[in-house]
Amino acid sequence: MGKSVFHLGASVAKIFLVLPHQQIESKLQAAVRLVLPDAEVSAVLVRPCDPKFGDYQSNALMSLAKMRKLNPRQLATDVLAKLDVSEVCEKIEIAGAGFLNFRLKTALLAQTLEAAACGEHLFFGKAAQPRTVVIDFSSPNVAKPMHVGHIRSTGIGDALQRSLRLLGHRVISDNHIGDWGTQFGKLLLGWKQVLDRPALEHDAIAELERLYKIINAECDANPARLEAAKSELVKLQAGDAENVGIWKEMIALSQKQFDAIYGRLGVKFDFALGESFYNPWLGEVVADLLTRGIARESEGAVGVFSDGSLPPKEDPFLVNRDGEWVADPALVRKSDGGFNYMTTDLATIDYRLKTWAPDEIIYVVDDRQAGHFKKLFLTFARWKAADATKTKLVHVGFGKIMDEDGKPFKTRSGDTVKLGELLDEAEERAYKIVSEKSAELPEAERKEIARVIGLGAVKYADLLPNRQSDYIFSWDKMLALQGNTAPYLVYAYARIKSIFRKSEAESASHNPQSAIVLVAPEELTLAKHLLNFGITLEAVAEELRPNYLCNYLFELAGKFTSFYENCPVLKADDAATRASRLVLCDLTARVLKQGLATLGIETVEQM
RNA sequence: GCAUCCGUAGCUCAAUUGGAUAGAGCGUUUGACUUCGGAUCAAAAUGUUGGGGGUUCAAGUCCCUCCGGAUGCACCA
Repeated sequence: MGKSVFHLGASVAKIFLVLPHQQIESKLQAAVRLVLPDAEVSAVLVRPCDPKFGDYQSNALMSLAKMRKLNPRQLATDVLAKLDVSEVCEKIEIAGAGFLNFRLKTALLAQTLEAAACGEHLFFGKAAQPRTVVIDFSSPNVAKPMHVGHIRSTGIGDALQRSLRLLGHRVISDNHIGDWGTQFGKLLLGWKQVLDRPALEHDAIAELERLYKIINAECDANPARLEAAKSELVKLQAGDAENVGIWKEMIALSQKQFDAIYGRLGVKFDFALGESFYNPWLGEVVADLLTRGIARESEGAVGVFSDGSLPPKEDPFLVNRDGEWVADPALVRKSDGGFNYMTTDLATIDYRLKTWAPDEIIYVVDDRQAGHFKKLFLTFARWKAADATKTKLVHVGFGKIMDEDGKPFKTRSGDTVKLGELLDEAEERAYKIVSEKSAELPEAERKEIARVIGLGAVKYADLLPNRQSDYIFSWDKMLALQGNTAPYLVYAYARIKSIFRKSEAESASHNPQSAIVLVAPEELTLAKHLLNFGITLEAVAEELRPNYLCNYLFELAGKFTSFYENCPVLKADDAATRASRLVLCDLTARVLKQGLATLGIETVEQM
């Protein structure tokens, strides 16, 4: 768990080179095994810690001691007797109730940075045991504009797929597009009766949205219209040529919109298998569930009911009404014969398992659907018990976006904010700021900087808060140049780049082979923080929380700034110091760029 | 009604999931420009982690309870 190693290409004799904390960790685990042969050492980890205690600490011995009723400090002493990390660390301290504090040797720190400077690694390694992970995210609906609600799923999902890929996992990203369902009855009716062709050609999504709103309102008021819409849907589902043709055209028009937005956001999917893809299997799924007695008929519909294996409080198939626990089934077939999204989702899991045999499927979907996923996962486990043990199903939920009054984020007129328009506004606002601060740059360059900063600001603001909580959308905060924002981080990067421009102008370009000399406290602090990039990436991949990376990068920028203020680079006292500091600058820039890229955020060389 | 999630500095949020003295940014106050990008930096003040109880070497984190908020509860997804 959390272990990773570097692959050094053709080098056979020395296949693995581990980062200092990994060496400490593996030697510590070996020492624990010597003292407690039957101990489970996978939880024996070291973590970066408060510098007043050391560079890394382990608190694992305290819980081991507790389980065995040993004196934790005595256990620590015994383990230390078997532990030799003298190549990596200064003397290890036992502190507090039984913490182990490790302090890195400066020479080893410098060596690690030198290897990074020569391109051997960038402070992270490929996972020792790569996992196959399906990530399901974004999932927009056909015939509807993408809106703010899609930012979170798309941004978090993309950051997760990038993080997992960087660590060497096999990722299959799949956009489960909403291209099937009851809304198409209304859309088809609208298309046939009130379609405005020129409007469709001008702005297809807006026209489709208009159709839907008209028919939807009519259906609410008039049952006959609702029947008409339903019959269009039945015809579509029966394969009626005209309706299928219209449906396909609606999908194609929507796909153009999706492609445009994903292009701007730089988000790519390996697959976009929409709901309709699973249509052929839905009947079989329900039949199989019925045969196995997992689902049964009720009030004309077919649903999965509680099997009584969980206490009522924890059973998602039960709900308490007026003090009594009553059934709250997961419907897999409606009384009119149509299928529900539960059915599609079951077929989807089944398909993914058969096709990719993933270790894990991750759904990046709004927290409001937590109940649905609970039912889905439990139903699947009952349906395909053997498969379910091989694949972990995870719902990565997230909160809502609120406005500055704490209400759901809407336009002034109360409509949902369209994603395309939001991105336009981000770029416009960024352009205004860039033009104000850097009027001397040519317009095309200011536009490009504004694009990177504007989109980056929106993405970063979305990734920074802990994903489970709601967050408040604020243009001023996300676009601010001070504070934990994308513009600040990109600025930090650009500032480093300017040092290199200047250095080259002085025809004294930087040599990555230079020896690293770490003397000033700011140099040491920065160097140690660089080493923690990989630990952070692993934490992101493990906990599925990109905000860890945001905070790491912000701290990196802060530690760099403090170095920059206190340690002259180009004006260093001697050539060796100057060369060493240039390497530190270069490594910081590379980690910043790689880190931001992992969040799906671009950088600019100048701003 | 029941369930789930949440409540942390004036504001917006962290806290690597049970670790040491709860941290940032904004805002406020004060200071630093002939010095590598001032779109910057440094320093200061700010807390009964909603209240109460419990579990243990250790609780913002786990358990119970109360208060407050959000969300979800049969044929939409």
